[in-house]
Amino acid sequence: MKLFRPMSPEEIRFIKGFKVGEKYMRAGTDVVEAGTSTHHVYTLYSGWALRYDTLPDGRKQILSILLPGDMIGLQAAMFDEAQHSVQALTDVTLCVFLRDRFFELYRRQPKLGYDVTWLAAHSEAIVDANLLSVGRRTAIERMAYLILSLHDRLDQLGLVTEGGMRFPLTQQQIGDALGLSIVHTNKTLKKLYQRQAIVIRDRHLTILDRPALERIARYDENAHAPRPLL
Amino acid sequence: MKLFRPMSPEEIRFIKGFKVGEKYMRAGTDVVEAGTSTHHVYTLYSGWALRYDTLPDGRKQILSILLPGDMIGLQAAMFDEAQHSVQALTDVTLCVFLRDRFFELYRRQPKLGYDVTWLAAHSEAIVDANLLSVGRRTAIERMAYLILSLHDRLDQLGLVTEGGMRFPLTQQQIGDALGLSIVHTNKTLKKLYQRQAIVIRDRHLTILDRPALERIARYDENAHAPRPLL
DNA sequence: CGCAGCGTTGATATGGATCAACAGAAGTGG
DNA sequence: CCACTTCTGTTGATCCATATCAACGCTGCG
Repeated sequence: MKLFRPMSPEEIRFIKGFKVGEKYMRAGTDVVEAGTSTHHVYTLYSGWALRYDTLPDGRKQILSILLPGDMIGLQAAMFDEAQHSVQALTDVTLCVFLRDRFFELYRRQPKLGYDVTWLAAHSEAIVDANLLSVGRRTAIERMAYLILSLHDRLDQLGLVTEGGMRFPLTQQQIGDALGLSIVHTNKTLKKLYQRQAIVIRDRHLTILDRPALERIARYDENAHAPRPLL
Repeated sequence: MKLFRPMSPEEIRFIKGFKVGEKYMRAGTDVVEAGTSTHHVYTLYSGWALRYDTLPDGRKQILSILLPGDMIGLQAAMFDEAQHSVQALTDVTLCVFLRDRFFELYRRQPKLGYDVTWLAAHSEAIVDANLLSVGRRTAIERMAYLILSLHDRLDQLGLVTEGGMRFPLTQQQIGDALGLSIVHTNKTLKKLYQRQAIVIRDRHLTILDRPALERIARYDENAHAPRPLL
């Protein structure tokens, strides 16, 4: 399956000119902070990031997990003020674009503007799926779904190897993504170990029994269209 | 706050040419069906619609509630296949656009392409908020949040009057939006009646005690104020 | 008249939260 | 080097928010 749509040399040249630099950030640092505005829009070049929001009393919900190729800060760019935060989960490399020049992209390279809309729609589809999970799946179903969906996204990026996939999430973060307490997250994970469905060791996860996971999660593996590269 | 950005006569002319018609649909009918593809993209001109997804065993989650001005079918247009369904909640009027001509809009009227991205980002922000609610708020908090957010969206559209706002959702649908059972939805609503926070009569809802609702929901616009330096 | 959809309510069951404690690993400062 | 803290994971006990079950009433409608 093709991952990125092919681009014309002109488009590639335009993107190169549009990009103002790269930024390297350490795990745990904030890329975008809710309630603030920024002059930059980013593309996640390598590493993982977390999009999350919190209630005033500190309850936290991870909205989606960002992987290489995902955009960061589009909402902040569109609405002047970020409504949620983005945090580097691992060390991270970002491609940096200037927000002020963002509209230029639509004017000069309409296809790329279209691609941005595609990415926004794709990002929403992921949140949609998470909402279905958190709203209607049980804890173990959510867990299985999370693992499968991450696995398949990473697989499309060529980031799944023999030894499985990188899995840098703490159990606290898994809980915050699934709307569960940390204790219950731990106990739910344990069930998946005991069923020999997965192994986590050394911040790496291997799926041992994919059919079992799919059954648990009610996972419909649906084809994903090739994404634009930005 | 201005609701719509001003458009040039040329843009308006373009949109009129781009639009291929209007469509009226009765409450309860499907506008978009998950797993199918369509040649149309819509704008909701009047009425309410529900975006929802289901698990194979029938559990249902409403992803967002669509109000006048919202787009319908953007994901379906971008990915060839709709990943969720959209149903008319009330009788509905749609503006119909041709999917095949969608890209033309980016080429000929980049500002409008930009606007589509804006709408997509806006739509995602709403789902984000719902996910935070369903993942981390209690039943009564979710209910209060739902009411406040709908109220404020309708207010911006000028659809809130003396008598409050139209409220065509059944309790089943409220439950499906909040990730609750119908019984618990009923009992939670009752609590809001008893606290004299709201009244629902005749498919219309009036907010009696907004501060109470805001307190319950942690509907706090300052949630993301700059935090103390440590 | 009977039926279907919607709302209501009490009784009971349970999934997951909360509380409490502990263990290992990794850093940190003396 | 050790003492100490912090972060992460683990586990058992108990509690509670919400699900499920089971009725019943109302309304509109064919």
